[in-house]
Amino acid sequence: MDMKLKQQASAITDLTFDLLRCCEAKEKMFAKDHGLKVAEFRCLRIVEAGKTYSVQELATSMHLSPSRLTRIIDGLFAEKLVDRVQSIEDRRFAKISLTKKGQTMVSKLKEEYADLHGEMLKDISIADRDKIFDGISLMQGLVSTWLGRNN
Amino acid sequence: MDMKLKQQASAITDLTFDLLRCCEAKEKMFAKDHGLKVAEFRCLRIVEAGKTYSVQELATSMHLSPSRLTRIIDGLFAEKLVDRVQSIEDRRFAKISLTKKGQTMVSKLKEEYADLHGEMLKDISIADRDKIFDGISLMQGLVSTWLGRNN
DNA sequence: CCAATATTTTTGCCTTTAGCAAAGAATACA
DNA sequence: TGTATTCTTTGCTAAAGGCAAAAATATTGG
Repeated sequence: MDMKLKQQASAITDLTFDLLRCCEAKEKMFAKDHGLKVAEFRCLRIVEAGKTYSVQELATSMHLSPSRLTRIIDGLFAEKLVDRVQSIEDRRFAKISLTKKGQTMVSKLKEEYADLHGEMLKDISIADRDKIFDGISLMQGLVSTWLGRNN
Repeated sequence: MDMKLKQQASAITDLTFDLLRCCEAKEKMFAKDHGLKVAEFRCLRIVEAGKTYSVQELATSMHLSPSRLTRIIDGLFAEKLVDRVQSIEDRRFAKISLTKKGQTMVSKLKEEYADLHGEMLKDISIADRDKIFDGISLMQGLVSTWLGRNN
């Protein structure tokens, strides 16, 4: 067997595992600091101003079940961060979109979450930042397509 | 302000966010396939055969509270995967270690989890795998020290 | 058109994950 | 000895998440 692959895979396995734990802690801190539940932060982070989404779309892109999403949206709706209207073309569908308040919140979140990462990245070279980008980009692609194949 | 940093930070923010979701889904699948709860898998993955750990040590390295760890260990203990004995030197401490059954399980888990990543990595070049390693390694270091500073 | 089928979301219920605060148990220290 | 400190556990609660059935709507074959 390919020894080199085995060894690289093992090293990458360990690293991503550690990175995952750290990033989860980071997300949790950030959400808490902004008065949001982690699930709410994660949801808000993927909805763009002006667009509308079905429950299913959100569930798929968050890798969660539709029923879970219903509950997350309930929370955001209660805080008046998103609107939820029945689609006119097909009334089975919900159309979820950001309210004005939600848009303000989301742009603040995005800004500050990027700043947080800027803070982490500010002391390393531009080249190293590119290395991070390239590495994570490659990895993200691989995991994503792997998930697609293995449901 | 440093425009380049801002832009790089923003791109890396988005990527790590996506990577996180995918890796969580991956961990969940893997744990389920092996009859483990995600928390149990995560815990088993960091204990090494022959070593002993206090509850606190495990809690710290998993970024969880001691009370949470007590429960996770309860589960592993019930399945006879770990032993839990009172330390003789200082009887406040627990000494947690893998049973024979646990050792077998852990080495199987590590092997198969690395294989899963091998599967993902097998079709890209050695150089690209190194890029992934380097990028994630850098990122992991940054997030880890950032967490250390910001509690 | 109608009955059967399929799709989308919600609801009820349950499990898993997680932390906090108090209690228990042991040690350290004044 | 008594007081404070440290480590773990327990009780309680909240958050996260899925499954299966129900509700609402659309589609389709006869």
